[in-house]
Amino acid sequence: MISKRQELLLKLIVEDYIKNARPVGSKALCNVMKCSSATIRSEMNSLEEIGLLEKTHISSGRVPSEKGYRYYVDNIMEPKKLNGEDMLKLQTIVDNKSLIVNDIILKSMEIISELTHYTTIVLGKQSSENLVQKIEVVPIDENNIVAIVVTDKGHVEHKNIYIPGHVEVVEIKQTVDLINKLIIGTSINNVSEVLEYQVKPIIGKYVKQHEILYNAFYNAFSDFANESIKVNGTKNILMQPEFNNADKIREIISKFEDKDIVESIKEEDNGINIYIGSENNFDDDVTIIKTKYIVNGEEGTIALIGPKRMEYDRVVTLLNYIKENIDGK
Amino acid sequence: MISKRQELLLKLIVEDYIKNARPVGSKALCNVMKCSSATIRSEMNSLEEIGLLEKTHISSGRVPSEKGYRYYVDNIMEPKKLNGEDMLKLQTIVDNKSLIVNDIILKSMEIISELTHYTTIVLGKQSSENLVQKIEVVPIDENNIVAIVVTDKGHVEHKNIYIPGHVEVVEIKQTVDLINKLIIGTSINNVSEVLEYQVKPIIGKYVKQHEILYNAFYNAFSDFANESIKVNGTKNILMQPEFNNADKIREIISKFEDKDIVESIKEEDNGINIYIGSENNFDDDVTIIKTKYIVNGEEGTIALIGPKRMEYDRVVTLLNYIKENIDGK
DNA sequence: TTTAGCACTGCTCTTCTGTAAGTGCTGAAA
DNA sequence: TTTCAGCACTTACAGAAGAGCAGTGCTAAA
Repeated sequence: MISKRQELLLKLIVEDYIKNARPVGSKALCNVMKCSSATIRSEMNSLEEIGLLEKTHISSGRVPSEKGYRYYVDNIMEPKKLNGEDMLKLQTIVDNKSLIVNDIILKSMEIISELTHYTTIVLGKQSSENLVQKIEVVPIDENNIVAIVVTDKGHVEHKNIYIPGHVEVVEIKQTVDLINKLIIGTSINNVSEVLEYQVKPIIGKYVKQHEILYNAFYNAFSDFANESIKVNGTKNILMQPEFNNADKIREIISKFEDKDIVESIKEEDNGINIYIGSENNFDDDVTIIKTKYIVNGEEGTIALIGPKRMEYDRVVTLLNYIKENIDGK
Repeated sequence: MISKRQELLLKLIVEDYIKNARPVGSKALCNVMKCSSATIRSEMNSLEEIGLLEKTHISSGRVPSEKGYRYYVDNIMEPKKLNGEDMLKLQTIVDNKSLIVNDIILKSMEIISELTHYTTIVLGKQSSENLVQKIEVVPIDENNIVAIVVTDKGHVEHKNIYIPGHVEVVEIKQTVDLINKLIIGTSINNVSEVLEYQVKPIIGKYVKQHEILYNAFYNAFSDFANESIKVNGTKNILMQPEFNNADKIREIISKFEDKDIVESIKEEDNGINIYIGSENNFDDDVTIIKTKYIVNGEEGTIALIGPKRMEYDRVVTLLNYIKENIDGK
């Protein structure tokens, strides 16, 4: 348990360091703390012993440790009101009727990246609850048709289907009608099952060149993974003074370019969660704040990546704002 | 005009520097040049006077100048045969029947980025020659429908349309039928014109709630820019030793994140063109090799960005291979 | 025209030095 | 018991000085 004064000291150090990125010395805090630098030094010492503060070298000022940030986030930080400018920029996106929710999320996170100078990530994944609403087919030429699948939530997928050999347009139409009849209402990842166990057994009755057509459609519809990754403002986090060396920057860039690593940022929990340094699996030198969303048949994660020295209160408020505004839709 | 021996010297220096990224000294070339280092030094001096070589400081070895690379590329470099491994990896992509050409281009450039450790870019733009083949509409709920446009080349675009107030499904269907009748065969960037001058005047006759519907469709179809940008392997170029400082890396990353700058890489010429250092507008420290392609109603640029110290012959061969394989499709 | 030999130059790495910022400790005052 | 002025001490950082190295230009002889 730490004293009120120690808590104040920790708060001041964390906030000073977040702002200036330089170890905080005892003298700088005399005025606010209303005591001499020696007293502050001795308090700093206590906080260091508990593990909330660190030194960069034996005679340096203090820097919050991971545990220090954690304590700050859990016990000291106060919810911040959204500032006017942030609010304004986000509201124009959030209230835009002609954007689908999905685009609202993407755009908002773009804006947040600009506002905060951190990196933002949106991981989207079509939910397994999405149901097929309709399949449309448009012939392009002799051997190619475009198949389009629309789900009940308004997602659209399309695939080019290559059909070897000559097939009558009527045949294609019959196939599509048949598929449509059997497949509407199927969840998106059961499509290939329905094709195999319901369409395949009877397609021979209605369609002459059923083998070619069945195979073509089966291939086209067999994968609807449709995972999306959007990373905004990679450069932002690299501009931070803690990433002031070429190799560290390269390391981070490489991680952002690795799909698997970025995908692993996915959050399973519904709250707004903060992972400081080694608490996240991405990089020990960053903090990730993220939350899961489920919206309109799409389930995903919005995340924000910055230095551990992050404006925690502001970021949490911003993410909260987005979350509140999309969860209702 | 430079002598045969000078040309050989330049060739050796360029190729050595491309390989090792270190200024080339006179001693290192004695064996191949079959003369003493003093002779080589005097020849180097001549080449420096013409501006084909440079020193990094007064007593350093020589480095090719931009003009030196240019001379190498124009007069010395010989076409390289595709090596077995490169060939193999590309062929599996290029020959894959079930990929549409567009995906072949994207995939190939991804592979090339990995093979060469440079950065590749694909800029695509739907050609103005693309004609509307069909418009489909799928209702989602009371106030939302999905409109899908398919072009004669098999491109698919879709938009969510928000319809304020209550509108009968029949009305929507009539509108779509009307639009379909008038719009098929229109080039993609004339769609809004056709809507305004042909659909608008007569829609009132057939559709009751024509104002709401017309506006909704007009908004949805007014922009089909559909430009695509794909950047592969940003990290690759940053790993090169010439980009060994944080600020230079940040500069390059920022450029890659700026859509306008990346778009300006677009190439108008049909050949495979090489822009060394200040010859390109992207960054004086890189070389860009690029070419325009027109394929299947899409027109675009494939580009490769690396250090000026680039394996020119290999890259040209690789791009050539891609170009030859997509141009026929 | 070529080349051995030599003086010279600038880069790089290490060592050293002074300065600034900040600490811990001590003993006295409150 | 807490606070604090004063002091010795530590480290980072920047600049200067020196040694070693790689490579050059020039000269005079072959």
